[in-house]
Amino acid sequence: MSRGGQSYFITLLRNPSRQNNHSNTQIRTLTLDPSRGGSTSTEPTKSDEHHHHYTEMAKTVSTIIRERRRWQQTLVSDFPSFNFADPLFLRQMLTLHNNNNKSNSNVMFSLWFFRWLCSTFDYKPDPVSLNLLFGALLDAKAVKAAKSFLETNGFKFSPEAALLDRYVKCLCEDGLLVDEGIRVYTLLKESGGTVPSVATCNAVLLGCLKVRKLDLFWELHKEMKESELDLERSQCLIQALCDGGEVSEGYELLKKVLRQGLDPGHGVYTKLISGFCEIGNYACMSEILHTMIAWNHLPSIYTYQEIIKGLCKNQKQREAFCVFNSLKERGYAPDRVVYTTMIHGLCEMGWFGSARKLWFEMIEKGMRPNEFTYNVMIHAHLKRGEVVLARELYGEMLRDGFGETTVSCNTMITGFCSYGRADQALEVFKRMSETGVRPDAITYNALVQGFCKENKVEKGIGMFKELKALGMKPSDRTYAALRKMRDLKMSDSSVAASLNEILEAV
DNA sequence: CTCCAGTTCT
Repeated sequence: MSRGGQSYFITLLRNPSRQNNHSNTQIRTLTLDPSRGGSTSTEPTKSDEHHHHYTEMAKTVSTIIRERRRWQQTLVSDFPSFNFADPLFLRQMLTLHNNNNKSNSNVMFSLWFFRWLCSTFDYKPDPVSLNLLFGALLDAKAVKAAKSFLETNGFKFSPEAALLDRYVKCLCEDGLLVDEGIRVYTLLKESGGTVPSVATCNAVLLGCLKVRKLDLFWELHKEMKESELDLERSQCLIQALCDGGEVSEGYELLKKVLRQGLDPGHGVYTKLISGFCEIGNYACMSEILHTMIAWNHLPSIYTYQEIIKGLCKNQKQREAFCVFNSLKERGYAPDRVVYTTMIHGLCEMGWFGSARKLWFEMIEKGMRPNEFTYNVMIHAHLKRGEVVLARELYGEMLRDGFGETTVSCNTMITGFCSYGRADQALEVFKRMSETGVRPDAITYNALVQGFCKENKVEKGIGMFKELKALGMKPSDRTYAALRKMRDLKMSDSSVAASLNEILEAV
């Protein structure tokens, strides 16, 4: 961990040309931790005055950057003799912005200032400044900026090991940058020398779960052997076990953690409850519900949402509806997601009246249906053969500001196809390419089946070819529909031949 | 403190 820090001392001492007349101060106050930066001098010296001057100047510069649109010109014209390129001054800027880091916009001022230095002056950033700025970006959780900073400065700059460790952690926590986090983690590990911190390891593991790479999770976990099971690690492990369908193993781990007097937190209980509910083990579900209450975690609306979802999945919509209703009686306020889940469950069960009642109830309570809710209702209308009502609701959804999506188009297309209106479905399909909504395998499979059902073989074959050309997978039902077509069209030899060609290529 | 979840079909 200390390798990086030491090497900067060495670099600095070896390259006197890099240093200016403040070299004494620079080495004396050399610290890579920005929170401690800048104020380590103890004896009052001449450089302290300098220091004070820089503090004031940094404030002024920040204000100018914040308030002036053409701040670069302002700085040059207002302070023609000031040496902005002094590394100590940049460090002062960073210290200032770190002290009042209410948002990451402050550290962005430093970054802009830094970029301006690089492009305007013959400024060669020193490793200390680069590390400080990189660390400040991480502090401000500006991971994206940190990433591009590293990429643009990567050739002159290899961050200190502790910073890279934090960088990996931040990347993995971002959600969109998990893959990059795992990549850098692997690089670090392979380069040897540094042992990632426990917190970073846990962030990497959580990242694997976020991007649903369970195999990688277990592979990496095998290498991270810690003697003790810390709380975060147990949270990761239980979640991984649940995600992999090993809910009971997850429960065993929970019990073990609880015996050690540790409480893994609300989310872990909910995850296990959700898992048990999904496999229909309601005894364990309610056991955990009691356990979490005993540990002072009141089940949240999200906990109940998972229970309702699990019950509906297992065709226990009645029980789900009971849970839903008792929730309301007990003073919980189901949110839009819970309403959507429940409406969906009721529609699946054929209780359309109750579903409709909930639809209006949620609107009455001030929750606007969103694309999910609309889609559930539109789908239900189509299943009941109420094509006109479905179209009306579809229009209402669009007027409400929810644009068409692959899912909403698929709902309409599958609906039209199942009622012998494949040509109407095709209109929706054509509109998709105009509006840039991407069709997927569900879209094409529905259309092929729809055309086959109406004996429109050519159109069906055309859709099938398009599906294959896009590298998508035809479903079993699609093949069945095509086979049925072939058997019907035996007399028409050319059509039968082209169908045979398709079916034999499997 | 904030984030997360729910929809098409197999």
